[in-house]
Amino acid sequence: MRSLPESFYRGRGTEEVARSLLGKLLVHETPEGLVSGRIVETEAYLGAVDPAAHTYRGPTKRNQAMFGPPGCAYVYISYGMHYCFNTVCQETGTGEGVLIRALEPVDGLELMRKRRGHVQDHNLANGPGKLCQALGISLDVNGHPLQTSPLYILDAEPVPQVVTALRVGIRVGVDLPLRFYVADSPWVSRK
DNA sequence: GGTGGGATTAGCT
DNA sequence: GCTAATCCCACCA
Repeated sequence: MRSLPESFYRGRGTEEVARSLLGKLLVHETPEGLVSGRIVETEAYLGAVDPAAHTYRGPTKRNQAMFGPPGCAYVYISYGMHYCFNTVCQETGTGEGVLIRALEPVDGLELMRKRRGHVQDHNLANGPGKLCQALGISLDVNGHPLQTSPLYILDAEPVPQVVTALRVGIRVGVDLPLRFYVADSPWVSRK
């Protein structure tokens, strides 16, 4: 398997990228060990035309990574205490991206359990804040290109069936069907 | 099984 | 000051 090239993230709609990311393997190599998970839930954020996107009102210090080149990470602090992980999409400067909402744990289960405080396995990475904690993702990988160590996304077979739904946890733009998840996956909590 | 409130930081009005 | 792309725990059923 190889990591997804920069071209995976542009040249087609961000919704299509979000859909295609389902089934891929997100890998983080940390000093404590390697952890990875299969992406089972994503959301697209469409920049200047999407009132729910951080980038809707233009660049700020926090969201500058989202205006960077495609195929890079955008990490931000949510509610003051959780990290959320996104992949930047489209050409540099467009401010579009995909939020990774849930993973199916694959490698490094013990390390994930240790980081997550020994919760039930289905709660290890079934939310955007949880998966960052499980994988050890923090602001130090903000802007990191997702083709190289320590953080990258490996290609994998597309999932057979994708469910399209409304986005979660936002106040504006709630009517846009920009959330995608793997049908019948036990690792997706919000259906 | 479901619900309500608190934690805690950055950005915006 | 208030709100936010959240999570967890206490509490009720």
